[in-house]
Amino acid sequence: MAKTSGLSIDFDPNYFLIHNPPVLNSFPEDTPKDTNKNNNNNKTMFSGTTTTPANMSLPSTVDRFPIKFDCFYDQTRPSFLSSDDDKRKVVGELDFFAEKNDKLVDDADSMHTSDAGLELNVNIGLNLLTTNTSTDQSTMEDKKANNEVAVLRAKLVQMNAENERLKEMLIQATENYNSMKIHLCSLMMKNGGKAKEEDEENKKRNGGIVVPRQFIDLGLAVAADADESSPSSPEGKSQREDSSGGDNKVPRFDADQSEAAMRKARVSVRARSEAPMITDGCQWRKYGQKMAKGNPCPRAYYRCTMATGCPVRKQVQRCAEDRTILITTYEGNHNHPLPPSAMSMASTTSSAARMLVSGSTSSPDGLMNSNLLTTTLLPCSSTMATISASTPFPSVTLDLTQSSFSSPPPPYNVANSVAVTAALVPQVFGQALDNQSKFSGIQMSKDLDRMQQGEQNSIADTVNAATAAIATDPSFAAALAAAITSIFESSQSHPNNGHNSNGNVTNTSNAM
DNA sequence: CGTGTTTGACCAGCGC
DNA sequence: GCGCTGGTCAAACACG
Repeated sequence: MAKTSGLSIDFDPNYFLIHNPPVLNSFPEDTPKDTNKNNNNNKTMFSGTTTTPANMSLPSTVDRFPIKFDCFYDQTRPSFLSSDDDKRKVVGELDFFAEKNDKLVDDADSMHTSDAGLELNVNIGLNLLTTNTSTDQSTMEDKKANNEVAVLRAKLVQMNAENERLKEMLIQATENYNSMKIHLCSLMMKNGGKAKEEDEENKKRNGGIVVPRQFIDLGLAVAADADESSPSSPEGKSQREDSSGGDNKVPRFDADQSEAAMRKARVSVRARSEAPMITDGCQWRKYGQKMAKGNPCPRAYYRCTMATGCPVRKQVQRCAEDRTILITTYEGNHNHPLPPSAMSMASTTSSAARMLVSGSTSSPDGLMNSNLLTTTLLPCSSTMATISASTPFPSVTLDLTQSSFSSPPPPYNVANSVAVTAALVPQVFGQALDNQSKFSGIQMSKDLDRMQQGEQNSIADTVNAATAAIATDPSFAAALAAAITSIFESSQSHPNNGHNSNGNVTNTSNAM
């Protein structure tokens, strides 16, 4: 595994929308400077399957300028590997934005470095030409080359200016994020005791369909206590433990607690599938099955068997309200390498868990960051899924059961570009699902119905907040990177749905 | 025979 | 203390 997995996002939404390019490069094998290579690696995003220009990271015009959302945690290790380093990095989440600024500066420096390399290449070409031509021709070639160099310099100047402009955008997004964060804090303080009533409203709003409140917000844990007995909830016990804390304070953890929380962090994936179990590339051994209270569908318990002693376990259960929805809950971090097909899901879930853990352990700000992200990423939805935390064992839910989001919502800006990109995420799981499985959209959202003013927020504010959240939340970038990676990996290595290259499908599909 | 599944028993945490 | 529930264990069983 390479040491970096930078996530490059084309910042021009018009280009994104019109040309529909694969704007993300999240392949761990590709360093940021290698993104303009036409890599022949099988895991390469664009190799041989798209007409997209290969030099995605080297903009042909100043309108297209890549932004790299490098993950803030240790990229030298798979995100699903448990290590003290990982946790230590997680604790420092709040420093990420400052680091991001540094990263931008670094990128600018690297740009200059590459500039020097570009000049060097040009000079080399001149030497080769002048040795084989006459003096007049050499002069002409020199002039041409000088013109090219001048053009290149002009482009570089423009790119640097664009870089500065984007840095200013980033600063502005940070400010927007901070303001939204404060706003959300105040809202959560106000509405903490109204969760149940809003659950009813939520139910009405969804046409009578109860959206399970499986994961209770940290700040609202007490208020939501009465609702947490969701029949389909795989977190019932944890939530009972959570709610036993008793007060309405936002919990804070030290480093040890964050490590424990990370080990216990859970990521729940809700996917609409007829298959008995989603295929995530791992090998699982069933070790138990229980009838959960209030759910006629049994809950199956699996543990990872790809390595002896791997602590990762998962629970699979169908939703009581909608049995076509498969709820898979992952817990723990793999202690072994995973195949690429498994890497996608593992990275996504691990990153999602890390996002939550970082939010719940570093500070309330971090939690707000996560919630804000999921709230604002898709402003058109409010009840499709839940991403929230329950201490001390946080949980994340990725809801893949919705099928809307077929077109990007206006206005067209960075946040929507990323949102549209996030809409591709279901392909990650869709290709991992059985052929019978049917869903066409992903919407990660936050159960923010208890935010009474949530629907009153303007789209512009929401999008601004989303921009800030996306720009400042490296864990989401990691999750997004993993998801996007899996899309293209799956498209290349799994031309047929539900069939990966390492033959794990049979094992996992039959493991139910 | 090896591997994985099934299923009843067991244990721990929690609420009453 | 007792009962309930979730989670795990392990013997029995199935399958290739």
